[in-house]
Amino acid sequence: MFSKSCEYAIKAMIFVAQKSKDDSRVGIKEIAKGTDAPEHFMAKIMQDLSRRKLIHSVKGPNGGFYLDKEDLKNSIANIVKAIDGDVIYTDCVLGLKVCSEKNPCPVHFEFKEIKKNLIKMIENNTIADFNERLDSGKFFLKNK
Amino acid sequence: MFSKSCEYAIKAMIFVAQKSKDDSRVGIKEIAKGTDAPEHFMAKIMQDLSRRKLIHSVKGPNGGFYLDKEDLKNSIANIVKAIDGDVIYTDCVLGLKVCSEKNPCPVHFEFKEIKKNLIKMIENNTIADFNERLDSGKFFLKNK
DNA sequence: ATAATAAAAGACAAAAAACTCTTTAATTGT
DNA sequence: ACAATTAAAGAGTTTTTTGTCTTTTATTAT
Repeated sequence: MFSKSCEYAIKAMIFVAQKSKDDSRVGIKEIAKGTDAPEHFMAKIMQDLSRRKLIHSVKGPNGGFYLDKEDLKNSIANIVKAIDGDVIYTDCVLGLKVCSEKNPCPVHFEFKEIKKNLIKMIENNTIADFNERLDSGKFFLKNK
Repeated sequence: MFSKSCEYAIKAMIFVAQKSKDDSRVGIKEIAKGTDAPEHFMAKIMQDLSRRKLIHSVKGPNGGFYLDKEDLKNSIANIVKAIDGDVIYTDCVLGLKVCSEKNPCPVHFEFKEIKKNLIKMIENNTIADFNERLDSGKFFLKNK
């Protein structure tokens, strides 16, 4: 569904939201460990997220990544768009260049519905939503 | 959503359904052209589909690929499973090894719904369905 | 039987995605 | 000012996916 990078990005955003309450920052090592991602690869992804203003970072001692109030309001869709682009918004499921309402591929309308639901869902759910959810103790991010 | 191979596979199945009416067969060259796919790459995919009994083939002069009545009843899901495996059935959207009803990741239940719809759709739609649709002239497979 | 045809199979090449390592730049505390 | 810390940036490597080319095998028609 999403690229590995995108999976990591979503996990990282949620993880940082968890750990960066009251002005504390989270280092890349902690993020990588906490999300079972390769450290340097995750570092690249964090740079992307930072460049695209989805997350804040500060260098130097006690530096790291954190989310401010506005960052927390970002939807999953914003992360997906930042990392994977808008393929799920624009591309034909069969990879056809010519596929539209007027020139639909055979599966166009079926997938249109699916995509509509998917997009609605990722647009309506924010980092903050999933963050709260983890706080409840009934949801998990780790692998082992 | 699906791999390129899987996109090609679905297109090929629909294309062959179109062209193999009344016992005629379709050659790999025609399939590749008709679906804008690289010929030899498509050949590999056709071999996969053939090995997995989703399509019939005969070698030699006037040989090629065709779908019999049973083949036409295959769902899109069967093609997807044959080529991409059952990742959409089994894998966590965030790539977590541990993610289930009892140990859900934060996005588990949202994506569960999306996936349920997606799976229902690809299981309920057959090659024959999309084949008929192309016959109507209101749907298209080609790129240019 | 033989030649022509077409899929199957195998081996390879290119491109993209995933991942690693090293150096640089910014910030902080002393 | 200086050393320590930590993200940013750059330059790779590895693995997977996609795509190409060649050879083999099966079938058909002559």
